[in-house]
Amino acid sequence: MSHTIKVLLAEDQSMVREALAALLGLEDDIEVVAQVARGDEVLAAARAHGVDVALLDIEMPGMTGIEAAAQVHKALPDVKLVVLTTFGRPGYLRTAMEAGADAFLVKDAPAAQLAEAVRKVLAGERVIDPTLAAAALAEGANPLTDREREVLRAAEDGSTNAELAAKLHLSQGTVRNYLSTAIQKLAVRNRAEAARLAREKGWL
Amino acid sequence: MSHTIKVLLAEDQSMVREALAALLGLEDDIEVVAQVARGDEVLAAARAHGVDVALLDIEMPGMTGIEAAAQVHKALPDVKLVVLTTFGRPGYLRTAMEAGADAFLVKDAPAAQLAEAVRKVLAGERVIDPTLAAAALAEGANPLTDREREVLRAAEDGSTNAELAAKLHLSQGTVRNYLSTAIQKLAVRNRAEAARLAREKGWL
DNA sequence: AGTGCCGGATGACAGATGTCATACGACGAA
DNA sequence: TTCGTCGTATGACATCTGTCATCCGGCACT
Repeated sequence: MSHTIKVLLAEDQSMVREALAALLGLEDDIEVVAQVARGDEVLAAARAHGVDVALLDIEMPGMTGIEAAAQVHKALPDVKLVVLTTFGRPGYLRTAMEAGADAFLVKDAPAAQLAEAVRKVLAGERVIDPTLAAAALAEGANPLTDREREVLRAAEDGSTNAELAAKLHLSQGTVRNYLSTAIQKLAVRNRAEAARLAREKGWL
Repeated sequence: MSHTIKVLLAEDQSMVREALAALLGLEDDIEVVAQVARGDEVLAAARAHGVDVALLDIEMPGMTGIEAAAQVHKALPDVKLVVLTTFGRPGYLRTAMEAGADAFLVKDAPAAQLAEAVRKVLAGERVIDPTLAAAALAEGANPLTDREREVLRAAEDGSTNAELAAKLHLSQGTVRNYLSTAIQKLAVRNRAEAARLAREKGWL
């Protein structure tokens, strides 16, 4: 090994973040040179520390790990990207790969896979759970249009049609139409089920 | 120190669990002697390994960390209990304390607090984030009756009144009444908002 | 014995939600 | 150029949801 691998760790829960750092710290060839708790701090930190690999949680304040991955991929194309998440939503996998991620790990995989993934992506390999990859392919693409997604996302918290219309600068009827088509496309019976299902599939 | 502190770690996401184990492993006086990924395995493991402290995540399959804490507290009253969770829901804090927990930590607290909490509970202290404690007291008790809670919980996924009625062996009208009173008690405008709010406060 | 709350139920009503047909302009593919 | 799709909108209609008044039996507290 010519030099240690410099890793950036992005995860909002400090206990988990520092625990992962401790875990990676046990590896001789890996060094965690930077830690951030927000998605919108990833790019600057990656640049400042000249990291080799960025390890990104998806759920973060400021910006999701996937958005951060896209930023880094564009600005620093040599930095390898590992996306780490709680949920194996196939939809997440798809968008993460489109954002330029080199690896996609779920947090309930064994911890040993983490260091292994770091080494593999640096060697130019891609690391994806085969089960998840199959699920992502089987599931097919997001059937919702941009607007349908937007409206459904806004409706998740229980807002009424009137509120949604105001928030999105649409007429109430249009809001109802979008929700109605979304409900039909997802083959469910109301907006709450539609939101649940779409969220679960990573389509929101 | 007469002997090392024997710790049981219960957390379903293996990567996080093993990372926390690595973190605690860095402490000279602490030894992680058992790890489980399910709430319903906690008691047996605690008994088998004669642990001093059990570190329990709340969200786990099989049984929540709080339910597991209650079990252990009853069966092995000398075992100290640390409840660890993603969300600082004051409602969780309340029920955790009622279940006999000695410490309540949120995962976005600094990692150093974890080892510190383990030592403190063993010394007979209780460890609670003061901000959370204040919030729990300010918030007051759960205003919902048992049935209202049950119906609201069942309604979360978008089930219709008819489905809820069938599932809970009630009439449709009764379901509507419970949801209606819950909505009023929580001062919101529909079941979705009610579910969101109650969930957030740890009242479900 | 009376008061009040909880679980359970009914019926009536207003308002919100979901469906459907229909329309128009913009745009991209054939 | 024509066809299909998307975004946007309206109106009519059926159904679902939320509110309210009212009722009953059980139970706890005074």
